Amino acid sequence: MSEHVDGQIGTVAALVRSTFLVNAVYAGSAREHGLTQQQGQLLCVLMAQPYGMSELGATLGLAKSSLTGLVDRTERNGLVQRKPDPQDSRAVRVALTSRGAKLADEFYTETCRRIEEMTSGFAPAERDTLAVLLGRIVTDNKVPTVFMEPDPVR
Amino acid sequence: MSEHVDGQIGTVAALVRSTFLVNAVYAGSAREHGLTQQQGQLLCVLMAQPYGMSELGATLGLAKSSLTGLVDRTERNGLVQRKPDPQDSRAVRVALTSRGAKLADEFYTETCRRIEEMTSGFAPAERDTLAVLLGRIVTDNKVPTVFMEPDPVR
DNA sequence: AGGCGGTAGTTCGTCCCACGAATTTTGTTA
DNA sequence: TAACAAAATTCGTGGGACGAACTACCGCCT
Repeated sequence: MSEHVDGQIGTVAALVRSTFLVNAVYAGSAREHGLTQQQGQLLCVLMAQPYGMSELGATLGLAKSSLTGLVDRTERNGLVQRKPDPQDSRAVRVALTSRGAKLADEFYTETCRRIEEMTSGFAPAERDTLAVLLGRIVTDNKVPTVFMEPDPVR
Repeated sequence: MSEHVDGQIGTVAALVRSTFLVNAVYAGSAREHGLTQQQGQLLCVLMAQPYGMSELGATLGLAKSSLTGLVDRTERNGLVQRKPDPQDSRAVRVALTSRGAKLADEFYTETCRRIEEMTSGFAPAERDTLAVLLGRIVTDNKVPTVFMEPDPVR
């Protein structure tokens, strides 16, 4: 709860407020692509590969029943598709349709652009420092990979 | 979109993923206090002072009609109260009830604790650096004050 | 084989959230 | 005072989240 006397914001407040900011940017970008935030997230996760419902639930932090609805709606919009799992006839593999893949790509790219723009006033070294510190928070606290790395090639 | 070769996460991904993390922590804390995330936010904003509906809408980034519902539900739970504005009989001032103030305090404190805990592996200087960088993002991008400073006394 | 416990997903009912359009009431101003 | 603007609410629609109950299937164990 420590707070310094000068005009500086505290760490906690900085985290919370930047969170709201990123959230708003993400939601705005989704909206402009005709997506809800959740649907946008779903598309981003599926960009990497198809997933089963349970895996998706774990990744997105949603209950099974919540996911059924989300996939239903996204499927109804033609962005995603349920396919039977050849190994296990109980299971389902959710994958992007071609329209979904295209939209996911556009959404992802544009969202990255906007978020990167938030640090437009930063020097490269500062951007790097920020990435390192936030990266530690993320790894220290075990966040599931909900947003792909910008350049997953390596 | 720049990505370095080593195991380091990119700035954009770091921002997005830490955002999800903070969000989850916030929502979890709210949940355990019997609140939704939105209601928790409302309480936190009102900790500082009562607000009119329009101001609240602007602060929280919500449409007027969305706010009516949120305040309705929170009022129904006895945490918040609409009082007529003495200056303007169209307007309404939303304020915490005593129960609401108590709960807001508990929620706020506990939430801060948990978020601070996310940086438990940080040296003080690192925590400070993080605060400065995120603080710049926040001020550069004009976020409304949606989460009070940890120590508003001064 | 046959049975049985666990797993994958869906359905259902409930509540919360967000929005726009239309409406009411009140203040303001020309 | 008549017109206009502002503060809220209402209403209808759709998305989102959850838990509990349910179906279908897998694998295993005897």
